[in-house]
Amino acid sequence: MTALATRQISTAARIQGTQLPRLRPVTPTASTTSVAAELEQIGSTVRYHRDKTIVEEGDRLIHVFKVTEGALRAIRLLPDGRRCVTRFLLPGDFFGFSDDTEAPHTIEAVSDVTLVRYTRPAFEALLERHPQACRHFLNLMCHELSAAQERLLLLGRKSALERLSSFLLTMAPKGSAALMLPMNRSDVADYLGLTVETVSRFLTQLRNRRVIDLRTANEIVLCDREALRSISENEIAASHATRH
Amino acid sequence: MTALATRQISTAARIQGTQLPRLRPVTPTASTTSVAAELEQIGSTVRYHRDKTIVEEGDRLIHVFKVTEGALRAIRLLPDGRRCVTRFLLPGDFFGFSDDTEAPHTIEAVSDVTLVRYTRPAFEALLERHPQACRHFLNLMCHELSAAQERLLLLGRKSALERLSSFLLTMAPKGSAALMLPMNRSDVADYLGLTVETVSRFLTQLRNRRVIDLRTANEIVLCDREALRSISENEIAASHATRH
DNA sequence: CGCGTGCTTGAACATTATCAAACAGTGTGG
DNA sequence: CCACACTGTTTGATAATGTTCAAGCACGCG
Repeated sequence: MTALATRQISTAARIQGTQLPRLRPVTPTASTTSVAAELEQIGSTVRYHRDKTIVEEGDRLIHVFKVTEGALRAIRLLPDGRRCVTRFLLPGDFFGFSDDTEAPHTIEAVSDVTLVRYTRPAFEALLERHPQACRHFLNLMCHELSAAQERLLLLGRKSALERLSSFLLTMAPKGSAALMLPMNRSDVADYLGLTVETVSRFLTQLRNRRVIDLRTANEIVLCDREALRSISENEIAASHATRH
Repeated sequence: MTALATRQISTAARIQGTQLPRLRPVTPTASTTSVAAELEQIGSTVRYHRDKTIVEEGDRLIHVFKVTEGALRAIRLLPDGRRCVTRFLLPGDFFGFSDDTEAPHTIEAVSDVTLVRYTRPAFEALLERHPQACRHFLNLMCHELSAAQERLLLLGRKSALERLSSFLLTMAPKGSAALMLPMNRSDVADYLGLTVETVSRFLTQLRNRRVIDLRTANEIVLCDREALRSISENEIAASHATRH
């Protein structure tokens, strides 16, 4: 099992937008590069503008995409219009891959984006031909599932302030303190199961507590990362609870 | 893409607890049965009693399991003790498979359970040897991810009543009106991001509205499935909203 | 029969949503 | 270059939803 990438490594790889899929080193390196080369060959680069809908919920899934530049949102709607941002897609992320033939959510461009597009038959054929590629995507899916489950905890049991703190931490590339959010408050709210007003209120609260700084609405500086982490799991209350 | 199982089919397969993985018909049937036979060979049957912890969060993942009988819960905790039931595991479901080497959540037996246990090296080797098996689990993970994302919508945007209605519908095997919940109110509450009191209150509300009947606390009859479905998405309000 | 556990019910309270208004930043046209 | 409008964000007052705390109930078991 040591061959499997750890969560940290995978996340880092995604954020840096690596071109090569991280395959298990068990198989010879030559074959992994051949997969990458083949992926490149069957894919075509496409560009979309901000707010463009790339896939509509219920659409027949024709393509698999990989994000190269920009950010997208996967959204689901209830009949009365309530909206949920299932996930944000950043460089390195794939979408359009599913066991179903119909798109489970709408995909929209948050900013101008460039994607690599693969036709599903070609993509499927690649998986068929290269077991390591299949294994790689299996790992990707595991990682994705893990992220979704983390968010179940967030949505099910965290307060607004905790959700926001967690969100800022996961969005901030490790190391750098500054953070440019590509999405607006409405997207953040629907991602965290809150309203825009609540998001705004608690952001200003964090600012007043000197934990973050808002240079512009979307440019956030994490002044005290450790405080954020502590707030994101309500550690003050937890320490009281464990004292007896 | 027609070769991929639809969501409906996969769910049905899981509920019936099929032994054979559903593989893409693209590969010869002979080889699929050989995979199933091999899975059987490397697995050993184990039994646990109600409330037994099978995997602890943070443990090194040594085994992959498949549920044969009974129900389990996957739970995650916050430092102050708040609990979230990430998912319930029913016959046919797998767990213990991850891209990480450490368990992302604790797994506990909701009822007495029987599992098939595979060592991870053996399981990995099988994936290595049989590309179709890998492809099959990739589909499984897709399906799982899809279910998790459905729950993100539920936790992020649905009211208590809607959550409960959705829950009852997904727990009820299609066709049969009666439903025996293996888990208690506390598990349901942590699964739906509510408190036991709220779960109880809205169950009685549904009973008073003659939508369900509570024979015992855990034996629920869905009297009006259509009403439940409508309540689960707040269709009354939605129809008003679309009128203008 | 009495105890224990889990479920239900009630009343007060907390958190977040809703509604409404002010504000800031950006682009447009005079 | 400034006034204006437009959109997205912030702030405030009020209301709704679900939680918390507390008590009563029901079922199973010694």
